[in-house]
Amino acid sequence: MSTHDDLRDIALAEFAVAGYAGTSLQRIAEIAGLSKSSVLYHYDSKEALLQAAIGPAIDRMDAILDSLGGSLTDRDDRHAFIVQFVDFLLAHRLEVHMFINQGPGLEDVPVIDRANAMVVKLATFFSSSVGTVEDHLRFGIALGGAAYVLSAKQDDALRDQQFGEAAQIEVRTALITIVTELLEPVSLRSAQATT
Amino acid sequence: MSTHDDLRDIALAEFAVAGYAGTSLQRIAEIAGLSKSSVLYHYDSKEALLQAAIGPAIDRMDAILDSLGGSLTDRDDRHAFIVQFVDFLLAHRLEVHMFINQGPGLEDVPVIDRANAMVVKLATFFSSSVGTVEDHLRFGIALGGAAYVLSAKQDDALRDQQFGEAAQIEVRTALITIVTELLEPVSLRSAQATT
DNA sequence: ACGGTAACTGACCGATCGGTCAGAGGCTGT
DNA sequence: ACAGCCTCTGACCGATCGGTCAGTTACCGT
Repeated sequence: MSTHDDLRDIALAEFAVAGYAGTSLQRIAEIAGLSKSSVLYHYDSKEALLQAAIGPAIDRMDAILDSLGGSLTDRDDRHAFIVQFVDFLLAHRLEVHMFINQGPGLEDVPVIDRANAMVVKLATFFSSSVGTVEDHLRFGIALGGAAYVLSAKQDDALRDQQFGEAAQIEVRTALITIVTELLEPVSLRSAQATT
Repeated sequence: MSTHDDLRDIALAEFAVAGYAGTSLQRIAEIAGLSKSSVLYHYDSKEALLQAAIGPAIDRMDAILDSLGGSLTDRDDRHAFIVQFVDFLLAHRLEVHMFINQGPGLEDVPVIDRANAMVVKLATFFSSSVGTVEDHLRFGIALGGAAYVLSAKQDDALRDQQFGEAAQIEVRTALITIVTELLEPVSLRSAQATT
């Protein structure tokens, strides 16, 4: 992999764990084995590094949302979208974790505005106008919860590299189950026993 | 409220939205209408401010966990605990959001170590030794998702102050429903239709 | 062999960081 | 009136921040 891409990956990992403000160019340079000047040779600024780190993820989510027509009332369409959504989360867990948790507070950064707009757009697919409070909460928990648990499992995942592939499939399957359960609208939900 | 408490509340709000590293003492001082020196008069250091901000929440969660015996196999015990858990989240959403998302990356800070230890302790109550991957994910999503959605709804909550009390009850009820659904162990779950 | 370019570096800049310190102002009990 | 304490402040400190710039390598096609 090129130095350029290395820096982007390192920056993304550090931004996700230590925060954008909490990550210095010096630290990124040290991890990459370069000087701070070299980092600024490959990217014009720290903000450009942020854009390179999370931009592709936003592009992909935008593409997924654009490929969809209106709202997801059909059950099969919904399931297909949830699969796409989970795969997106698995592929871009660090990016999602980043702009979910640091989106507010990083205003005036163009790429962050795009990310926030994308989240809003995403939310409308699930809880369009008629959404109840509970439906709003369900969507938020699915999004924020999945982003959290996938970035928190990062350490475990690296440690359990030997199980890599099998474990990844298991996580994916479980995630689809849980997210489907969470996002299933009340109208499609079977009657529950009162507690 | 005293200046001392004001500073703690301001710091907590800023830490939660901008991150610990991203919040300067200067900014806290400006919001409080004081000088930076005054902030350091009330608290010995920035770290002391962090401890004052999230310490009480950790104490409360520790107390809740200590009041429980072993694992939560009984259904009623489980429900009672979930209610306590949700009320804890509602009362301390900013603190939880903080050490959920900034816990890693803020190592070597004593109060953060306590917070991380508490989260681990909390996790054992739900997915003790035999926990499947899906159960681990369910717990993580419930915790991280609830923390996210409650801190994200902060703006809305302030804007909808007129509905304050009624909306709060609705959120609490919905949260209990969702968290219960998420944390219900497989053994107690009714059969699901295969998708 | 030589010119150009991509990759990289150390020195340096102003700004801001967390933190120290001596002291000013006000309020209290004696 | 005085002493003591609580609150607060500006000046200052070394360190680090993001970023600029001139210059050094190494490799390339000609």
